[in-house]
Amino acid sequence: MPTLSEVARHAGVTPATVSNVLRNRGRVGAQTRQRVLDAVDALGYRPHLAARALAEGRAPTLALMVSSIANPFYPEFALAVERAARTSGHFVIICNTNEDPQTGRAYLDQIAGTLSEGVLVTNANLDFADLHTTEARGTPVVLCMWERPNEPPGLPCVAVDFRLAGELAGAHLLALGHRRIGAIVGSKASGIHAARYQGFVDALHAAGAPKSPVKHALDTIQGGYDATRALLEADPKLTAIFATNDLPALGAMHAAADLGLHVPDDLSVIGITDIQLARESRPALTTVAVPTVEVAELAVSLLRELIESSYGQAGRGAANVPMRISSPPELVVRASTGAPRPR
Amino acid sequence: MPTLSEVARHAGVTPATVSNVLRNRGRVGAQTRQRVLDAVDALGYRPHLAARALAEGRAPTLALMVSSIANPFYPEFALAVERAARTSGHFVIICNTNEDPQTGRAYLDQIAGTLSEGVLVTNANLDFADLHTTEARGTPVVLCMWERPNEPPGLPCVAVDFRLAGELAGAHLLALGHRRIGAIVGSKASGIHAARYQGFVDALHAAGAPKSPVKHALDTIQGGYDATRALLEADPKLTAIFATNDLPALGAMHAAADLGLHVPDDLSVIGITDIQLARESRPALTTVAVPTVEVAELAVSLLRELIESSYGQAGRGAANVPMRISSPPELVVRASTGAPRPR
DNA sequence: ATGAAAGCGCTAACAC
DNA sequence: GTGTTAGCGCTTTCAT
Repeated sequence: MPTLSEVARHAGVTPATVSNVLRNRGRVGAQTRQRVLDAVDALGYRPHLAARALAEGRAPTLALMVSSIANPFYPEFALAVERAARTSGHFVIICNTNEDPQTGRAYLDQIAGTLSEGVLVTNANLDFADLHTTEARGTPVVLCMWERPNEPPGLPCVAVDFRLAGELAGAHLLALGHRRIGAIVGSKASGIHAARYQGFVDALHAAGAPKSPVKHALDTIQGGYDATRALLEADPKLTAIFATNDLPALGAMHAAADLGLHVPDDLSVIGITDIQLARESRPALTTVAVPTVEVAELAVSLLRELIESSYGQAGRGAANVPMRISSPPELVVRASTGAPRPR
Repeated sequence: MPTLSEVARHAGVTPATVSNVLRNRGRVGAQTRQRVLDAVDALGYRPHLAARALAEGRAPTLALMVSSIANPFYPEFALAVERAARTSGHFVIICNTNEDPQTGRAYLDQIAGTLSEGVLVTNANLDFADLHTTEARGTPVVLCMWERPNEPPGLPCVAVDFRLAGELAGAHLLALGHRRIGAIVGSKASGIHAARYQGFVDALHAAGAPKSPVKHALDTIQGGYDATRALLEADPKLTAIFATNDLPALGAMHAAADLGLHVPDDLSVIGITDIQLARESRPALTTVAVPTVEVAELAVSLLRELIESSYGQAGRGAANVPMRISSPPELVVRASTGAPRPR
């Protein structure tokens, strides 16, 4: 690979001039500029990004921490992040933690601040302490999907009102006439989906509806499948399933199919997020859509701001950690919910 | 972030010694080593990967070119690639071309050889000329999923016998007694799926079965959905659908559902690849499994070899471009195929 | 066993 | 307008 100096030599100028031409910096004569440009493509020159990163003291990449790229939400989100990042000339390194905090730490230690100049965190099961450490080392961190706008996490974040999402889902089911609703929470008891479940409970409460049976499950299709079967075994009269995420909701539909129950006539199912599969399942899944693209854009732009302001470098007021709030989630009615049919 | 020299100063040695300790290189006294190690974690030192890359002349990352991370096969594959790459200490940068050769070129130009020391290419709709260019610049390129082991592509690759996959699928359908089979090819006429289709045709031919109607479609659920409806409209007596990929096959099942056809009784459906969704769909999809993880591992190890041997740097014999062949695809019978039921 | 010095490819003051 | 110079943080001969 040809280097900057080779281009310079070829064009009969100094490296500085070439650099100036390439980055449209200092003033360069039109003539010289052309000679440089010619040399560049005569030699097929490409700037060495690592060298540039070193010299500039900043890397052209952002790290995106995800718990598992195999969960179809993350690729969708990653795509949105990538698009947003490219507008500021950033590449994205996707770091798969596999739900393992240690792997997460390893990535943070190695990539943050050296290969990437900022870190985007989804619900990747990371240690907050580790995140604070990388922040303290000078690499800004943004939480992409904070679930409780009212309880700031102490790190810069984009918050989505997931409690509202749960409430909308519950209200929809109630409005259709459901009273016996099984709930599937796709995380551990006090986990990341607690706010969504809370919203659902709030809706029931507001309507004076009876408490629902709840089952905690893995945030996967299989998890939702198992939970649904358990729920239905315990109470065969359930007419609807609320899941805190689309994947378990899809699993609920599969369970219904295997049990010979028709969705939505025998069992209504609703999820949260609106991943692409929700649109593509049969029947298509009713869900509460989260503005994924907007969240990604907010997260990237917040991160960029923090990078520019070298947030954290200087002692920032621990008090005012920035938080962006996305537009509210919205109910998307499809084919998996309907009025209950007594059985 | 503390630097190497700071650690050195802190430990009362020179940068060279610290470097030696960190990389287990030259001989260092046990005592000194300990002092250095102490300094390292007293200061929370992390090596600057970009600086290291520059000094070493090699980057610790591999680029993975994919056409769309939104297609669920790629995240699965990416995960496998990442696992394999980590074993050699490489990070993976996922580059989304969005099916656009220009975007692909942009990524190659920028990342290859500067941020990453090798390129892995899936069916990303890239210009072969561009790939040869980056190869010529000294960055090894490996095609991860070449579909025709008998026709080497002129670039290092991992080949999968996709013709066989198509044949297995066709044979399975024929063995069940199907004769009127619609085929969906998830690419353009002479595109990447041609070998799969050829295998299917071979199977029909070998069995003396009549020719099948074919429809070319987008390699998506929707594409398969539309194609199936068109196919069934043209010939309502079709008893089975063969799709060259799982996604369109899934779409075929949805189309059947919407048409009130029961799968597999009224319509059998088979795909190729065995993505996770195939297992998780209802009914579960019969498919021909491609050894994804093995392919990823082969591709990464081949790429590593090329990197080590600085393949391409020196004029290599254009004749012997390396090719690895994966183990053959295998039929996985699930619930979406069965004997035809006359309608 | 440790240190001194040069250099990876690029950028950024500043001087001419 | 263009060149000079110094360095980004690290690795790596080569001395000592």
